Amino acid sequence: MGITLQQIADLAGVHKSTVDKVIHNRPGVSDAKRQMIRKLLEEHGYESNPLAKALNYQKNKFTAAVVLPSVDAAPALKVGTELLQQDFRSFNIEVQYYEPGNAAEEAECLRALCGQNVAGVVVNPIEDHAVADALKKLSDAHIPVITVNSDIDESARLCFVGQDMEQSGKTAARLIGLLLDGHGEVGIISSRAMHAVIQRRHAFESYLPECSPEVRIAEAVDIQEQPEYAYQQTAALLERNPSLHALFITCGCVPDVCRAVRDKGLAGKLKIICYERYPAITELVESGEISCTISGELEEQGRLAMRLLFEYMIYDHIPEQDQVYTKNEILFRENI
Amino acid sequence: MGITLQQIADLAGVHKSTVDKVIHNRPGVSDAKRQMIRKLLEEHGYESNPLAKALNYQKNKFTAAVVLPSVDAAPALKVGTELLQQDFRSFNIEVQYYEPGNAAEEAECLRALCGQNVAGVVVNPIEDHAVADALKKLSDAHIPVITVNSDIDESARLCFVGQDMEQSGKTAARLIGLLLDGHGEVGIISSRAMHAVIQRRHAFESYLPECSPEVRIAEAVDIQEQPEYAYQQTAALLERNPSLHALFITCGCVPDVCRAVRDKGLAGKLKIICYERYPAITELVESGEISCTISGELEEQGRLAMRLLFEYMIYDHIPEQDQVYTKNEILFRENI
DNA sequence: GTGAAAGCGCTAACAC
DNA sequence: GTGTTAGCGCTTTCAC
Repeated sequence: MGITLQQIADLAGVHKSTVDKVIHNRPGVSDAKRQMIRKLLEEHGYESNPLAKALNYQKNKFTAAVVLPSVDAAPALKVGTELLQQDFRSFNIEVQYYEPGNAAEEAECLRALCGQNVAGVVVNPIEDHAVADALKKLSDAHIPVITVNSDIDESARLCFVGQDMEQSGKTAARLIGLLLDGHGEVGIISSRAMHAVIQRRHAFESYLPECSPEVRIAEAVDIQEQPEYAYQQTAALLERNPSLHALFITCGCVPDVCRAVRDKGLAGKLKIICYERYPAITELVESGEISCTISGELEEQGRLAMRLLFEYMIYDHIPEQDQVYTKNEILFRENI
Repeated sequence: MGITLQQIADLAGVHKSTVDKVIHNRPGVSDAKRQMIRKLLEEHGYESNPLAKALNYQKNKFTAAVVLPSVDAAPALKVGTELLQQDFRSFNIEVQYYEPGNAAEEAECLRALCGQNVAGVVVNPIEDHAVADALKKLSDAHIPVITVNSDIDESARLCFVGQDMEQSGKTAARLIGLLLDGHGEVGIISSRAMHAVIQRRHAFESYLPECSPEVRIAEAVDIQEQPEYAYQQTAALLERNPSLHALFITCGCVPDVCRAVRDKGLAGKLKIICYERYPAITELVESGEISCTISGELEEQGRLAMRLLFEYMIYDHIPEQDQVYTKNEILFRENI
């Protein structure tokens, strides 16, 4: 164990409460003593004992906020954060959950947190200017922020936890090659709504020729993350390209795309690769309509993000990396 | 927060130290009071506050032992346990690591732990009678044991953390089917040394016909987990079966098997699937000699095992499941 | 057999 | 400005 507050006080010849004030930058200490105590703390590498601190904080509270807009990823992310809370339950940190419905609500929610006495925030930010602004406000208020699943503005957060899009696109290319035994035509279902999806698609397109030179991209359509539109665009794509062997879905609306495939009588014949592991997707993998899905480990993302925040809150531990990637897990029906 | 020891004492009209004695089954309390206090504790669902307890234990110690025999899996398992220790570092539990070289040493090591004042053990047990005996001794001494990576005797441990062998075998069958585009001949490199490996192979063999009926198993050889023997057996297998398309390695000695393949001029031509993710295997996947490996997430296993033990030591929390499985992760060079 | 008291390291309210 | 005091919940020692 390191040096204690009491020991520092003894060395300085003052009372421990004086040292406490210095540590917390509270008034009520002469400048001379303050200087001297600061030096001692520095020299001896004083670190507060989180146990003692937490024991104390049991009457007061220590709260964190988790902001997860209601998109597909929200439930899994939430589960992850809850799992980690278990490990730190002794420190009885209260965690407030918020589930804004859209970008405006999310920005509003984040702005509101500036006022409340919150010790830190985990947020899955929607890519929007208002949200970015609100994040900047939080960091101005010295409230630490961890972004999860999607990122927004590097300066306004402590760390980002998410998927490596480059890797996720390449992995898809490898799998398409395998599923088609190295040759055939693939259609891409994509969307331009999110930066991450664009990155992923780009990685796929640039790696495919290297990985499977005889697989040809027939066509790519943009579904704008709209369920009905996704259905129509997929149906149209299938009509225009009757010789397609596979579909690569880079974005959401997977069930709608699959419905279109089914309605064209191609379920199980067309190989489909998609992302994530929402319950609806799991079902489609198990039924064989989707060959395989690449999961970004959302639970793990939630867990890591929550951990980084707690580490900061409890131990003043600043994340070593600016961004942390989770694995790209390949799931077939056999190992889903 | 739940009810405190002091509150129970007040209710019982006794001093808190008396309650403490009852809780820890120490002598020095009349039977009448003991009964009464026990009832109160029960009724109010008293749970000790781990924070206060730990704060106290800072001068004394609280130690756990991790016993990882020096097999390939050891380093990754160790890393996992260390990661989890980070999360619980506040409770400053001392963890002693032991690395026995063989079954006899492991048994000896476990027996020795019975005497030392150890609060719990995480162990990767070698399948051996002496080890099983030693584990039974530990559980007789009321020392909780978590087995990790391989299991041994259900009665003598709190929980087992490891891979789902059924799933790992089936996943391999699926991948072989994909790699061979549904038809061809596969050779099996296996070993009868471990129960788990046999299970895995069996799952593969019984699922393959269902999954890829046109893939034929040409031959299976037993390499007895001996590097040199593995090389020879593989070479012989390749000579006897010149038409082989793939190799399925169910066990260890992967680098030696690959060396034999390389020496026959088949590196990269023969598709190879194996297990785990040791550095040597990672290299072979990256170089393209191994098509893909199925990882049992050894780090995660170590982490989970350590967590289950700490949960028990700190919170008296008994694992809900008798065995916990980690994922079977599919790794190609793109996502390794 | 029972209770009183001190102490783990830190925080907060209140005297001086 | 500075020090005193009490208290978070539990363990341990020692006196009665």
